[in-house]
Amino acid sequence: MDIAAQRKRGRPPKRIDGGLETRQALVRAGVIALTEKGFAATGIDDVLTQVGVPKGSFYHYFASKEAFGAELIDSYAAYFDHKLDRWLGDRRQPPLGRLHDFMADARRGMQRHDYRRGCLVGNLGQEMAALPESFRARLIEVLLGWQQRLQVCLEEAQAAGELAAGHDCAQLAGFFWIGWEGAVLRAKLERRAAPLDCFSRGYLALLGATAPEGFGFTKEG
Amino acid sequence: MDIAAQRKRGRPPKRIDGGLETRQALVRAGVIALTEKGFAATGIDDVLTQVGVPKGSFYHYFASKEAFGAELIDSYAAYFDHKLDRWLGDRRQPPLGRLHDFMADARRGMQRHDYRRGCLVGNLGQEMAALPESFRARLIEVLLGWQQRLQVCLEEAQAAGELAAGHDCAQLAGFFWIGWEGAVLRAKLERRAAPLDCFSRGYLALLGATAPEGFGFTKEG
DNA sequence: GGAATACTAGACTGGCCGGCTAGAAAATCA
DNA sequence: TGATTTTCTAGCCGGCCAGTCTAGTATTCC
Repeated sequence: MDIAAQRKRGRPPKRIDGGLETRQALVRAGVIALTEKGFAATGIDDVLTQVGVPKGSFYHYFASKEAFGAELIDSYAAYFDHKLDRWLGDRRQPPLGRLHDFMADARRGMQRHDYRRGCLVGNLGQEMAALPESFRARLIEVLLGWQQRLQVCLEEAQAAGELAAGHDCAQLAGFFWIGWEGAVLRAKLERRAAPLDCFSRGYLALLGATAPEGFGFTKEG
Repeated sequence: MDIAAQRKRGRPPKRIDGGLETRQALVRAGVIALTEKGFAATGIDDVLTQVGVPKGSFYHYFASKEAFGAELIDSYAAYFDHKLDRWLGDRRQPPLGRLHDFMADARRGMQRHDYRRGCLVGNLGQEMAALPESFRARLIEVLLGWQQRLQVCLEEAQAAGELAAGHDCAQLAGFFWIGWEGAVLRAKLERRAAPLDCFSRGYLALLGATAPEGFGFTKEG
């Protein structure tokens, strides 16, 4: 890496950003690595060579791999929360259309990375047995936040008459993330979008949405 | 381990089973380890000490960790195929009742192991990025087999009038395993049955099943 | 009975990975 | 300007892990 070659020993020239750049680069590379390979399979050296930073620097910025991991979860959570707020909170769209758009966007995202990147939270959730126990609560909390956001969106759908009033939005929102994580996992395994599409269709059918684009779970017609 | 204490050096007395016992014990322990921790996090030594077998024996029976892993997948697949055949093929029950019973059984299974064991296929699927590429096709194949079995069951449900004729059983079967893997993952993460229940209810609601035990996704009443 | 076979015993190796520490240069201050 | 502090880096260390190797012993085959 070019950056590594130019890097000199000793304190580097002061940067305008106050040296946050290196740290941020590590976090960014770490998040990518975790979405691809999970925590255990991601070596610190992987991240380091990716960014072009030597090991000593890493332990200047982070106390341990565990602390690093915790920060990666937070960073990903913040990123994803923002993403959800943008999609699901877009008042210019009807509520169910927002959900549909979010799924389509996520689909594009996975496709763009050749289905190599999944969901950081899903990956770490599966790994929990071999992970610092402190991660568990945080991961659950993050998922709950997403669930909450979707619940609000579904309630707005009810208010707009897009969703039958009888439905339990909390349950439906919970159901979505359970299944969506499964769909992302499967899409990564199969390296194709079909699982995402299958789950999207099925979920909208469960909501009883009138299929705008051939959605719905009945044979054509 | 007692077995280890009794184990003597040298060629052991011929066993009726032709020496399959040690090998089987390794496979059994391996499968358990993979359902709990996945492939990467499972050390060969873990399995070895668990069973009380020295390393030399392991490499007598298996060419490599990869070969061992491949066999674990097959073993788990065979076990699970059998399980599905028993539940979903039980002609004494109505088709949708069988599916319900299968889910209830799986739920009991997870509970029995304190939600520490998940699905071997799901675990390895998530890990694929760091796994021998040869595993991928096999994992997909296994899931397809499960899907096939459920599809047949759903078609029988249609024939029995339990399921609306318009539903696409192949799609619905695919949807189930996508979401079910997600539910198992989430149950393992949260160490409780709620995600399994949530998905079960939702899926049966999607089928349009008349809720026999309070299932369905609408607020009570 | 001697040779081949089947399996076990467990030390050893080489590589990788998380973590650590001495040290070097910029920044700050007297 | 020179001492001191702060900030960051180079590269080593110890532990773990897959896989190897040699030795050893009971059984079977010839």
